[in-house]
Amino acid sequence: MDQLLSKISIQVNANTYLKNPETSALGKKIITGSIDLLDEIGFDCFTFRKLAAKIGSTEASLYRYFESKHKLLLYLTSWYWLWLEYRLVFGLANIHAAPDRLERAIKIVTEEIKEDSSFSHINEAKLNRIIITESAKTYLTRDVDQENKEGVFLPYKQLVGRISDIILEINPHYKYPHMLMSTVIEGAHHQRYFAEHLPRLTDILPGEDTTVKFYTELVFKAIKEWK
Amino acid sequence: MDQLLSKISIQVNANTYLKNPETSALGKKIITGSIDLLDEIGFDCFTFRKLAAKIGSTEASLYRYFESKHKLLLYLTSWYWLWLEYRLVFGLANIHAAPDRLERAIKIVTEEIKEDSSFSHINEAKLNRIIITESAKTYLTRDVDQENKEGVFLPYKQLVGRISDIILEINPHYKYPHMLMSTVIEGAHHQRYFAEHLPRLTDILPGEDTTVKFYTELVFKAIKEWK
DNA sequence: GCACGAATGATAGTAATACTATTATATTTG
DNA sequence: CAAATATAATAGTATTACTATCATTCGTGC
Repeated sequence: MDQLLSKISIQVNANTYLKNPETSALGKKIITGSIDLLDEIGFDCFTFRKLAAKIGSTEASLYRYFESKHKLLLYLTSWYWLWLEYRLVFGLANIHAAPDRLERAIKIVTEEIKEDSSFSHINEAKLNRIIITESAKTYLTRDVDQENKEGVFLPYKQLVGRISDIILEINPHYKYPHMLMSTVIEGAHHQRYFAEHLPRLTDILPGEDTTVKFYTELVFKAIKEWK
Repeated sequence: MDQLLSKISIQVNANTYLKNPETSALGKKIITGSIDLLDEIGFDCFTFRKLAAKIGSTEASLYRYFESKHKLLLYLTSWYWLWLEYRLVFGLANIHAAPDRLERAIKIVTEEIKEDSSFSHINEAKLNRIIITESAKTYLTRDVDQENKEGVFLPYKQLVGRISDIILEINPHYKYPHMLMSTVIEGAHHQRYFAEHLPRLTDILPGEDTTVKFYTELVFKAIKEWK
């Protein structure tokens, strides 16, 4: 990506952190270190003690940035959704035909992220894998409602909203654009996870990106007007 | 349901438990008690200590039935999938037209369970709510592959397989029946959760069952042949 | 070059969790 | 009624998820 882009930073909702990790060297080490560690051992085995050891800091220091490992995961997922939205807006710039826009949008939210962009200190390929496995754990908790009030899920809702709008451009009578898009986004995560661990729940073929193809077809068929 | 049905019991994979909870009074109390407690406080806050207190037993006794709270959740979700499959087979008996069968199948796996059947000591309405919020946590762990080898996810795969077969009856050329059905089943859970906690991710309306309608439409449109 | 405040490190401590172990007491079964 | 088995009572351990305190280092303004 462009040099300019390394000057642009994603501003995550301040309710996810105590001290913005973007503002210090330690903060950035926490973020890159946590992405590495989460990718290695998963959220359930992840502890601040292990992270501190990995980045050569201490538990107490990490707690000055994030209230809990749950809030850190919230930060990372928020960052991810904002990053995706950014890629979406960029990827749709100057594309005018709505079906074209929709097709590109679906690709962006369902494809596997393989390349680490030079966009930031964050490794998006690793983060993508973390999101696939762990993102649902951000909202499947007792605190959803409270955290939702604090706005931490806005980036996700906004992304869904943005693509829903394209759907309504194509078919203003379609009644379930949000359901459809949240089904697609969550579904794409599940399918990639299943392909790796529970393949009998998918039909993913080696080679071409079956997930993108499947969900693209699914959406276009779903929103087509009949009769 | 019929009187006969209380004589039929669902046999869950023995790899989920140390001692079959169906075989004793305490075992049954563990199951009913854990369903109540999980429904009240959620899996993350759930502990064997709290469950023991609730049912008037001790931690050590519970550990003789289940290795961990994770295994207990596995037991409950396995039971649930087997119960759904049973309802499916029953619900499709004597229905011959494949589209009819498919429509009923989708309803069975996506509808909200509101009534506790007299089928067993298990409250299916509560269990359904638990499944919606917690079932993904059974496989989003580091141990999936090992547990998968032990066959604990077979009931889920079988259910998906069974409905996929109906899809292939209707359209033998449809390439993604498993993806479609796992997307539908997981999606229906998410949509019900979103409706309650993150409504901007859905389009669920009060009254009619939007979830069943949405996924029924989605499937029939997806598998329809074109040209 | 030094004083100041802020950030970080080092260390310790707590309550809760997820178990395991041991022994005592019921309960079932042969 | 004895033996075997299941359960209860109690205690203990390692780890987790934090909180608290104090020392040290660092950058900045003067």
